[in-house]
Amino acid sequence: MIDAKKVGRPKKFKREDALAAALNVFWAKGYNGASMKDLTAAMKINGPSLYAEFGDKQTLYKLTIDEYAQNDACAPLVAFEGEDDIDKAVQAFMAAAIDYATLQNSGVKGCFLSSCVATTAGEVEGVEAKLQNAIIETDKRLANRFDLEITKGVLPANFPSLQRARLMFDLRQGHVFRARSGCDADEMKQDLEYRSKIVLQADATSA
Amino acid sequence: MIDAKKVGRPKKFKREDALAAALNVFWAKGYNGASMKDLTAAMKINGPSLYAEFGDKQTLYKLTIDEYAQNDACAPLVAFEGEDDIDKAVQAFMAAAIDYATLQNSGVKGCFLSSCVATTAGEVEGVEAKLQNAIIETDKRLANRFDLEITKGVLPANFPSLQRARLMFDLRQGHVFRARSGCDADEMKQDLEYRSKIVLQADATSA
DNA sequence: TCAATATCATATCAATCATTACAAATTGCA
DNA sequence: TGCAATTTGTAATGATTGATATGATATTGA
Repeated sequence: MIDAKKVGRPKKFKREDALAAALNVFWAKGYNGASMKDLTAAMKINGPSLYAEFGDKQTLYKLTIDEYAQNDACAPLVAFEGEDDIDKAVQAFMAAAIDYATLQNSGVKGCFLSSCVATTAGEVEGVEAKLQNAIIETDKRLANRFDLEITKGVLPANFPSLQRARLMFDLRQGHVFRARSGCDADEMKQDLEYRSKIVLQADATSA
Repeated sequence: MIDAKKVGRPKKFKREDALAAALNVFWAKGYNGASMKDLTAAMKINGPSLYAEFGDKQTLYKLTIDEYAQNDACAPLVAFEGEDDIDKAVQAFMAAAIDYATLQNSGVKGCFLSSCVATTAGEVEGVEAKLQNAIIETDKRLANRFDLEITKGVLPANFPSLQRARLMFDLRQGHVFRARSGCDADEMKQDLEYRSKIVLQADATSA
C-alpha cells in the first residue's frame, strides 16, 4: 500500500517536503504576504501541481497550520513530557520553545501560530477555530503532566494543574513574541529558573 | 499657529481620525491583507489625498504602528500607574489589557503589535526595531513603578523589578493571543488575582 | 471679482495577483 | 509497441494590486 506504483508520470516532489516548504514561506511572510510565486519557488513545484495536490492557496495555508500544530508546536511539549524531574521539565519546555522560536534553519523567528496565523484569525474562515483548538489542546496536555505528578505525589493534591498550564502557555507567548521582535535567546533564558519556580510553587494562591 | 487658515481647498478629513481608521484596517486584516481600497474606504479619503498626506502604504503602516504604540498600547500602562495599591495596580494592568484586546469598538481583537505587526517583522523594513523598542520601553515603564514601590517601602529592596516587569508583559502576550483566538475575557480574568500574586511575591527566587 | 493655491474626484497606469488551459513528458499495462 | 493515465512545464486568464495623471472644485487673499 505504501508508495504503490501508479500509472502516469511520477510526481517530482514529496508531499510532506512541499508542505514544510510552504509552511516556512507563510511563516516568514504571512498568509497575504506569501504569493503563489513565492510558494511554488520554495516548494519546487509548479502552479498546476500545487493546485492539484493542495487545492488552492487558502487550503494549502490551513494544511500548513495543521502541519505546524501537529508537529512543530509539539517540540516543546515533547521536551516537557520527556524530562522526568518536573522542575527540569518545565524549564525544558520553556527552553525548547525559546530555541524553536530563535533557531529555525530557515531563519524564521517566533511562533507560526501566534506571530503569523493570528493575523488572519478574523479573515480566513476556520483559522480562529484552529487557533482556539491549538490553545485548548496545549493547555490540556500540559495540565495532564501536572496531574500525573499529583498522582505520583510529587505535586500536592490541590495543585491547580490547568491554571499552571495556562500560565506556562502564556509565558511562552511572551517568549515567542520577543523572539519574533529580535530578542536574544540567552537573555530570555536567564529568567527560566525563576519562571519554573513560580509555575510549580504550591502556595501562591494562598498568602 | 494651531489650525492656521491656509490658502486652498480645505481638507475633508482630520489627520488623526484618518490614522485611527487606518490602524483599525491594518489591525483587522494585517498589512498585506489591507488593500488601498479598504484603507481609503475606512478612512473616508481619496487615494491621492492619502498619498499626499501619508506618503505611501508602507509609510502609513509605520505611522499607525507609532500611533498605536504611543496611544492604544499605553492604556493598560495608564491603568497600572493610576492605581495606588500595587496589587490592585497589577490586576488593573492585566484587566485593562484583556479588555482592550476584547472590547474594541471596531470589533478587532488581540494586540495590534503582537497579533498583526509581528507578522511583518522580517519583511517590512524598520518594523522589527519598532517592536523591539515597544517591548523595551514597556518593560522599563513597568519596572519604574516597581522601583517606586521599593523606595516607598511597599516592596522589599531586593525586589527584581525588571524581571517582574518582563513577567507581566509576557503574561499579557498570552492574554492578547488568546483574545485574538476568540477566548472569553471573563475566563481569562479568573486567574488575575493569582497572577498578580506571583508577580509581586518577594521570595520566589529563593525556595 | 479674480488670481493663487490646495484638495477633491475620476479615470487610468503597469505590475502583480491567484488560478487555469493546454500540450509535452513519463509511467504501467496490454 | 501503443494506449491510458497522470504529472509536468509554459503561457495565458481576468481580477486586483499600489500608485498617478488629469481636471474639476473649493477656499483664501487681494
